[in-house]
Amino acid sequence: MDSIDTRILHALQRDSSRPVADLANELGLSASACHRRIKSLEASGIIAGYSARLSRRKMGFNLLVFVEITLRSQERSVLDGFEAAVRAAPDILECHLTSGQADYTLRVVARDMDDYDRIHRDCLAALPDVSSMHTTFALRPIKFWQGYPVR
Amino acid sequence: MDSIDTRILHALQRDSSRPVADLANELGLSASACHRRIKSLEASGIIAGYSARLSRRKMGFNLLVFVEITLRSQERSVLDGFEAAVRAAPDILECHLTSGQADYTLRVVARDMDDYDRIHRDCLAALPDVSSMHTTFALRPIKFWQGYPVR
DNA sequence: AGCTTTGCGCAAGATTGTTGCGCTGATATT
DNA sequence: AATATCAGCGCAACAATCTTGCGCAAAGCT
Repeated sequence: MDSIDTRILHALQRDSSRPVADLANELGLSASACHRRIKSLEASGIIAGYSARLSRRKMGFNLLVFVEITLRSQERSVLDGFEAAVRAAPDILECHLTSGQADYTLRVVARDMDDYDRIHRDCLAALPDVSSMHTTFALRPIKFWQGYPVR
Repeated sequence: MDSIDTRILHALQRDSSRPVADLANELGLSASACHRRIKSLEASGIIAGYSARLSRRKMGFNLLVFVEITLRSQERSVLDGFEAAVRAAPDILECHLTSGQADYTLRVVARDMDDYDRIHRDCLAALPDVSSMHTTFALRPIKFWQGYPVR
């Protein structure tokens, strides 16, 4: 992991669709050398995969919501049951066990308030052993996810 | 945007590196038809781009932190100044203006507690007009981001 | 029915990814 | 100091994939 690898990671996080030769010559490297470095980063697992980034707005998801959930108990079986339900719910995009007041922090998107109401009723309120729920709406994106820092 | 487009989006969010021909024949389509659909989704902006997904752990970022920040005032100039500072800070991965107690919610990663201490001092505490800060650590990932739902 | 539009598959050609080979420079070994 | 070993590079050929023009067929419209 030298400074060239770093620059490769930086570039590929931003745009993985451009030809290796392009990237290579931006780095003052031959295409084959660059290609082999990329393959090696993939093999090591640092590059976990490649994805298409979709536009949330163009997809019609106008609402981004963070939901904090506290459970009724901390028994292992309760946590396991809750987590399994979360993983099975397609409307829950992301979930972390967290420190602080709440137990879990979730990320959810919805088309509009009606849609969020549906998700709230059918998905969130259906999760097992929830004691309390705290909802935060994202009003405006200030800075979008653009990958991890790679100095 | 029919059901074929939907399945294309679903597949490309998971893995955008496989040959179009593969995907095409999974969908019972010719490679050229599939290719043209993809290009059209790109042109419409629904597909915003392609990225490499990096492994947070393999990158050495053992800490994932959510930070809620409240500002001293709601004057336009204060908000603007704060937001500009956030955008300029490489350690802040994501930031949203949010409803609720706090004004902003940030996402940050760090290598370890020492590193987080550095970020806290040099980056977060250096943001202008912060009145209060509330930190939440992610203890364990329950569900990872895997793209938007595309029924 | 006739016309237009849309989306398809086929196939050729252009682009990009992939790999064997030999070279060089750095480091280790005697 | 001389030699051996190794990692990483560029070149060039080859393979895989992308891209596009063309003709066809089904669906919508007048």
